[in-house]
Amino acid sequence: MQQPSALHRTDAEHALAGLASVTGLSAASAESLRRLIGPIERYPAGAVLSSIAPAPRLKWILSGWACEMRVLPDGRRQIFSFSAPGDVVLSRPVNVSSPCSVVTLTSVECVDVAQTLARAKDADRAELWRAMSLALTVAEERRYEEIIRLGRRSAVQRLADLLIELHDRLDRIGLVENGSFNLPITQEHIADVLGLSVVHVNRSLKTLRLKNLATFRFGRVSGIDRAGLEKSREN
Amino acid sequence: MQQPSALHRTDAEHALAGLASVTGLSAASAESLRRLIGPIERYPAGAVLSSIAPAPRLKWILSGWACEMRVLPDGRRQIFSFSAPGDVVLSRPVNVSSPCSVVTLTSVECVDVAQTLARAKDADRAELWRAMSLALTVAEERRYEEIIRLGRRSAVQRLADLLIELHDRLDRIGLVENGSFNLPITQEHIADVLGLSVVHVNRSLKTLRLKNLATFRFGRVSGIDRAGLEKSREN
DNA sequence: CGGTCGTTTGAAGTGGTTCAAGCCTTGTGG
DNA sequence: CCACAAGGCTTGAACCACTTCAAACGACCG
Repeated sequence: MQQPSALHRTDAEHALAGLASVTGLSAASAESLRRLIGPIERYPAGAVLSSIAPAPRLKWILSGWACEMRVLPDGRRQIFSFSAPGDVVLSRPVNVSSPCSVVTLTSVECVDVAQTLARAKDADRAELWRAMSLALTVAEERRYEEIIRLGRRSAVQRLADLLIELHDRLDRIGLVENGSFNLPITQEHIADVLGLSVVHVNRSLKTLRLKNLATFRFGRVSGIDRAGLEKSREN
Repeated sequence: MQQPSALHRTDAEHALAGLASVTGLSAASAESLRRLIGPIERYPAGAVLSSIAPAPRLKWILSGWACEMRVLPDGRRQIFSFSAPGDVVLSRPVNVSSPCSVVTLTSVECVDVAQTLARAKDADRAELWRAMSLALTVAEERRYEEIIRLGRRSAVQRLADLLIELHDRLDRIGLVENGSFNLPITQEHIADVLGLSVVHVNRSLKTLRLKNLATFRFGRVSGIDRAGLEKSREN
């Protein structure tokens, strides 16, 4: 039986693999990071990761999913990105002018980067800090792809693009099996990230399903045909 | 008669005012920066600001306009942002995987930030470097607004939002006079930043013009009704 | 076993695209 | 100084992608 306060071993391994593959972290540094992990912050689904300090804080996600989003005056939402294990997110103090909030989609385990690295040996600290910053930069550069997605692609193309992105990210951290992976979100979340209505997301998913390119159902994507998706992303 | 190699005095003043107002640069630091400016890099309209070094370089724009953009495989463009005097842009080495290139829209005068600050006194350098980095961060955070624009707003709302953004940015650097400012771009550029067709941009501009909210013609925006634009941005 | 939330489908409406043509403005050369 | 070309702006008409509204169905949860 798992102890409630112990981190599930495999969770941290996925996160470590992801950070290492994105940032080129050396095996030695990854190993020291694994031993440094803690204290683990746990959030339930639907929680806001907000920095209590006036300055933003970096958080490294060990398990679970989160998203960056903003609620508009009229109650609609725009989701900016999804964050998975191994990703670094910028948790900001809550205030009106904040560009976005980080909200958990499932229960989430993460660590505060500054706090964790503070206990590292000097030799490790610089390298680990570099890796964490780079991971954040990589996530930020995905925003260019997202703007192209919203500005220049049709509904089916946006969906194909999103599924490819998520597939590749999760594949890198070993969370894809046989072209299937868990994606614990609803069609409404997909609508909010792609700037579409839920109804149309549903219809576009059906299109992909009928073409045997991918199936999304009940929080799981299966039957991914990556090459086929790439084709229908472009036209 | 103006010497070809001399910087037009007022240009640098606008850029300095912009940097100071965005980053809270002290008057003393702004003054030292003004004396440090140089050597000035000049680009004709349509040039690509690419870093020769393998690493990206920060450039500080003194005069002229540029944009961050990417050309898609099918030849269409997505423009990510417009950059005006006082803005800091990240000039990247040209290669396939680069998220975007910086392209000039007019002739542009700028300086390399690292090169310019290298000649600063130690006391100034840290403060000036902080300001330049902050200016870049502010520009990057505008991307959240842009995603909302593309994901959740109609054509007229996008246009209103864009005009408000540009008005406020140019107002801060003293380039707005009587609700008018120069915007040396074509309707096609507007289409490419808003993810619309040129034809529809034209019709939406007409809508704003008929409502007396703003007029864009031949590279100049006039008759801005900021409050009115803000209303039509939201519904 | 009923309630709630998510998914699916249909039908009607609308906002934006595309294609095509004409016009206006600016720059160039005779 | 005028003629002409080229690029940008403007408008109309037809088409299509996506939205909205409405209703039914399915899965999961107490």
